[in-house]
Amino acid sequence: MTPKEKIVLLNEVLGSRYPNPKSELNYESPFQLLIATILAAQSTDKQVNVITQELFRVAPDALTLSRMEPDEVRNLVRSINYCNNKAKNILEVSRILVNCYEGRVPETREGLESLPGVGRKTANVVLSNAFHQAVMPVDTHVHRVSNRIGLVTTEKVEQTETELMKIIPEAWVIDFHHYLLLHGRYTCKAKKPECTACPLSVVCDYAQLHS
DNA sequence: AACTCGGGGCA
DNA sequence: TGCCCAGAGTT
Repeated sequence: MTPKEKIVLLNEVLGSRYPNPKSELNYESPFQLLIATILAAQSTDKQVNVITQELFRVAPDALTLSRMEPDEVRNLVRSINYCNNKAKNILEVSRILVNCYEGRVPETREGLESLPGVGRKTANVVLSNAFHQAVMPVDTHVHRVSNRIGLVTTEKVEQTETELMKIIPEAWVIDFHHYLLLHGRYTCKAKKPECTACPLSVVCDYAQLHS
């Protein structure tokens, strides 16, 4: 089975397994998506959801956030991983948006990755979800799952991104990001993958070796 | 490429 | 207790 044929199969199987592929991150604007994604790094989605709900109630836009006191921001995000760095980063990001981008989120990779706390993965999340650009966010889950089921064969995350873009139709990249992410989080786990409960095991070489 | 950051939650 | 976790930045 070729990678492109696997994509079609995954779209059916994972689509029914994860029927609501939209991000569980709570956002109503590119700004809120950007901030929520910065906060999400190396943290659980539950932590982020709790925090963003209160954070965006207090500061729904860049201008409001930029005018908050550092201690106030720190207090709002104190229960998340790397809270001190992230509090500093999102406050600085909001000030940059206000001062350099008229309060808007930049729509280019260079603009996004120049923001503190924004790397390639976060930039790709914003570019694909908010600005509908055909880029694939690749995190550890997407990277691991893609390798195990044979969509790609590379140790390098950035190469996984380019290889996935070759075989995933542009209109599917956002859904597939969530399919592969959720599958890696709940089933195709790093430590104890549940291959016996995995609907992809029949086409997965990794599952044949680990079940 | 290797290392640091960082703390709550859960087995 | 131990071990991770929707990565990013620095050396």
